[in-house]
Amino acid sequence: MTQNTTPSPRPDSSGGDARGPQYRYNAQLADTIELKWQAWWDAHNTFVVKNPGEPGFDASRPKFYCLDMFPYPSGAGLHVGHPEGYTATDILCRFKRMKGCNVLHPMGYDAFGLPAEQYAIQTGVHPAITTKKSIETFRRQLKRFGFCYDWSREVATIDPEYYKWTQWIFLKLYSTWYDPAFQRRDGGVGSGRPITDLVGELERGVRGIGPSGEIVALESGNVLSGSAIGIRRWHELSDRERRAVIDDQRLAYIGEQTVNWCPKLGTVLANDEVIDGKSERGGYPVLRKPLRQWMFRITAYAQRLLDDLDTINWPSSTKTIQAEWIGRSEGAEIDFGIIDAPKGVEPFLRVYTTRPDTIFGATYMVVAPEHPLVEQTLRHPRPETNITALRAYVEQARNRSDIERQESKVKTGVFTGIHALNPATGQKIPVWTADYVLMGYGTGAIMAVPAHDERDYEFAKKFDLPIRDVIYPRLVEGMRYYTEHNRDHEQQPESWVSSLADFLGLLTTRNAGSEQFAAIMADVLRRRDEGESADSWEAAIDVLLSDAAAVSNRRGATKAIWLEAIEDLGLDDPADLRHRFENASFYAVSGNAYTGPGHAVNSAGNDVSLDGLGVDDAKQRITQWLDAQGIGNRKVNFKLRDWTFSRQRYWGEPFPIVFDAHGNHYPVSDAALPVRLPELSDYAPIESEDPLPLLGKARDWMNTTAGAAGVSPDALPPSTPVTRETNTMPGSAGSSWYFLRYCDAHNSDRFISREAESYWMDGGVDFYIGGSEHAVGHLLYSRFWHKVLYDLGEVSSREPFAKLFHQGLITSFSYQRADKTLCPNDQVDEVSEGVYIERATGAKLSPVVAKMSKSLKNVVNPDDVIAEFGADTFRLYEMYMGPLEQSKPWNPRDIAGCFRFLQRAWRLCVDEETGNLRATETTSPDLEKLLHRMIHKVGADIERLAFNTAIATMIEFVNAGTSATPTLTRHQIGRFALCLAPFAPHLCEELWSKLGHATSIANEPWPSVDDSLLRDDSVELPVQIAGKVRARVTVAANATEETIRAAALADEKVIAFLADKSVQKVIIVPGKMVNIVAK
RNA sequence: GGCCCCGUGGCGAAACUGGCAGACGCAUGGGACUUAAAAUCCCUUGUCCCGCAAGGGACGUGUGGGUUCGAUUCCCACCGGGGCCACCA
Repeated sequence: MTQNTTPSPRPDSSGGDARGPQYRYNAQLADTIELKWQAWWDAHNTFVVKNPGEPGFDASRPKFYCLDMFPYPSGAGLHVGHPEGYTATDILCRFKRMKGCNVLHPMGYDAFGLPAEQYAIQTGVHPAITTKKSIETFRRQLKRFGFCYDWSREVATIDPEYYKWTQWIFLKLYSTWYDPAFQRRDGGVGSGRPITDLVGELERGVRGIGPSGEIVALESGNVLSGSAIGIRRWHELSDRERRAVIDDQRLAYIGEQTVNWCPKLGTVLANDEVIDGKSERGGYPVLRKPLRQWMFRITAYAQRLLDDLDTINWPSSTKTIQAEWIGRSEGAEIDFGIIDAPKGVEPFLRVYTTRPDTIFGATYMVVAPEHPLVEQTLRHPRPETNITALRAYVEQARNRSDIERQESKVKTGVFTGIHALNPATGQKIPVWTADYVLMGYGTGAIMAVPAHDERDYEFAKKFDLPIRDVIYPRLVEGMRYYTEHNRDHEQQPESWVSSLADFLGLLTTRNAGSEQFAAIMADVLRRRDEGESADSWEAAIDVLLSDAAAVSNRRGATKAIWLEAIEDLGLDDPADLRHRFENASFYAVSGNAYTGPGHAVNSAGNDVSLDGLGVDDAKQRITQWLDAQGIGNRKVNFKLRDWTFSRQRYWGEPFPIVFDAHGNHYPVSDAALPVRLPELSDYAPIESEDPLPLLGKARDWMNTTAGAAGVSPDALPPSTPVTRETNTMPGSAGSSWYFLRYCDAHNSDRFISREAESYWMDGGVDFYIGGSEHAVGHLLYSRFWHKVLYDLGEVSSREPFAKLFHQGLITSFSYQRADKTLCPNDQVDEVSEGVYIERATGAKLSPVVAKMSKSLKNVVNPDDVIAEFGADTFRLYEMYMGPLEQSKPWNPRDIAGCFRFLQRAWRLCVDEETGNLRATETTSPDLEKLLHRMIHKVGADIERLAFNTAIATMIEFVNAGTSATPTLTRHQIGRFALCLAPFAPHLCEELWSKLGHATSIANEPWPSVDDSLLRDDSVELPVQIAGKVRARVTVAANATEETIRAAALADEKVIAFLADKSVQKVIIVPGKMVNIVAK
């Protein structure tokens, strides 16, 4: 064990002690037993599971597909976090096998990726070599834990026989388009379809191409009228145009998009690989850069990825994270006319907004610096354009990294010199550019409504743009909004405001005071009706809020309280006052944008008026109007962006794509897969401002012919010179489908056979466990690929993972100095019980929980723990630490407790001197009863993944068995071993064989439980008097309420307690308790 | 800043649907065995108070309120810790 990982010296109960009886359960014995059974399992293929159609497959059993997130094999080997999830699934799988399931429990390695490449660069050893070595280490360690994986199904993403199919799936996506109107086989609308279908439909004239390249459906009799409104047909297009149309529809496409570019790593990164503007690996700065990259059209699946979250059993937090990442919002797209548009620019500017109801408040517009309008304006400036400033701003915005953007959220921007027309007000409004508007979302342009959007408000204040209020909240709405936002305020209270403060006091104390309230309300309403200025209203509200602390415990209930207070008045006509009160409105403007609910004001134009409508109604009305004018429509938008799939590095899957001299791309035919990763001796990244894929260094590989690359001769003549795609796929490629490959790991004809798929993947993976850090990466990408494969009929389930679970992080102890910095554990001394000092300074330190890290020297190496206690103890400890989903600190002191438990369990069953079984002929009924209860509870606890309490139950049983005479019979030892076997499989195999069995305990059925032994004949019920337990009565388990009542009231202590009281009520919960209410 | 999760002994925790708070383990103190130590086994241990003792009482699940016969559990607010997102119009 690593030194000083514990708050105190190592326990003396170390398993390494070889003294004592010859057959005592110690580290040596554990080691012997464990290695023996691991070899036995391997030799007997104990955990190899058959596929449908194979000899020995039992179709009558239900299937259980249990999946661990496969590890990324690093040079450091397993850390203690890996076996936590792996042990949990191992227990579950062993249990399910005993319960009669066909269990698929596979393991593999996610071995392509940046860390391996960087490690190789550091060490100068080729990543293929270091990765293979890491895999061997991982495999050896995993086997040493005795996990019941079916090793015959092991896969590694770097194996050409594996990535052949990764490339094949890529080509599937490449040759698929999304038809949003297609009826799916699951009844939904919208589906991925083979791109050949699209070509066929275009050729037949069922579809045409719209003005901006979009695919449109043409009714058969309507073809001519279609062409009349700018729709072109397939036969009208040149080959080049046809190719462009088709390439535009592919789910895998080359897109010119703003991507995350990391110069230091020399590659682009996906959105989930960028954390706080820095690369997830290495923490290097990431820039936004428009680049031509392979992209996946995951956005086509956004709605389905969102909707189907409802159909899967995942942690709700993970579902929420995915839903927020997908980021659906409803709003409208609106075209604003551009006045005197520059050449080459459409005469309108399209914006997206979720608040079309505020259009009358749109006093200016903003476009992203990357917006085409800006570029055109620089080329053809208007008189008011300040070219120098505009150009400088665009330059600066481009070079600003994400971190810089995030660090200073101060609004910046420049007027473009362009003006647009607000279609609702008919007013001329300026168009600005600013980097708070993002090109990647919506249309890259907004209508700015400073009165009702915080960002627009900030911008308008800074650049002195007009602010127009168009939403007033009703008094109640406003109160709630302001209370919740707890605004700052500066105004001095007006004279009459003190009456409102009184009102506040009234609300707080809730003492009637109806006359006072009525007077206040009348005063308030009079002032409103007499047209008091907005300022006085506002100030009143602000004062109210300044006393918000007094009503802090009523926050959120504000409206209810106000209304209740009105009801309490007992006025002649409270309904009228209440009505007036609710419908009073006030101005919101006070150093802030008002984004809460309310109704439209100042919103009447020549053609349309929204005045008086609530926000929702106003949205509907204005959208209808815009639609009728032909300048707007309802629109749903998503935050989700298409998935950047190219990486400019070496250690990844090559794309099965080549380019001809014109830059057209062609797929490598299936028969020519895999496209093997070429050997490279120099794979250091090229640090640059522009992407330079490393595979470009493999000249002979890159430059080839269509025939040699395996492009279909129908697409290109074999002798055509082509260059291969030199980007590689990201790490998430191989992990997006590995769970499918396990089902049929050695199939060379298909990525998975249909039989294996429909059996194992029926309803998806039954149980999937892994860390929550993959919530928006792997777990979203896998769902996307799976849905595409589903649409194409390649898989039968809509979702890959039916049930998902996240294990908690295993942390460690570290030591904190007075200044809150952490002191590495190897520089800490424990001078007395619980007192720690830093060796160098002698300063006191306090123990704290911290993440395991090399620098803190608090990393625990699983190999050391196994050497000291054995794998069974290790497994047991990690499961006993606490709830699986919780993060919990590793405390070596506690391991001894689990070790001692196994030792006692062993001693209970085996004579430590002779090694023989020490079963008794008879046993006590109590022990038998306890055994049944244990079996029942352990089974139930495994099902609900409460391994810690299952273990506690077994400890209780062993403790009871140890102190009982006679102890356990052979039959009881057998059933106890069966129960413990999922947790400590090696020890239990040994017990099982000592009982005379020649077969593995792993294939035995789970012991049965006699339900009658789970119930007691009589129960002891606590008797509470006024909520405190004062006595206990013992009654028959099936006693009626009357019997229980009589027994409770007859109890001596109860009588004594009730001596000077009278019984008001007796509450009886049969089997639970009695509560006597007395005065 | 927004959203989500979590706060129970000296420590890890248990209490599954609102019904005996602290199972089980660690650590602690005491004892048995031993020449001694280790290992092992037994007992003790939420806090405070009364009692020589047996025993008894009060308080107690981050804080303050609420609902209920009854709250670790449900509701509201606050405090503390962790996670995710963060100019998405």
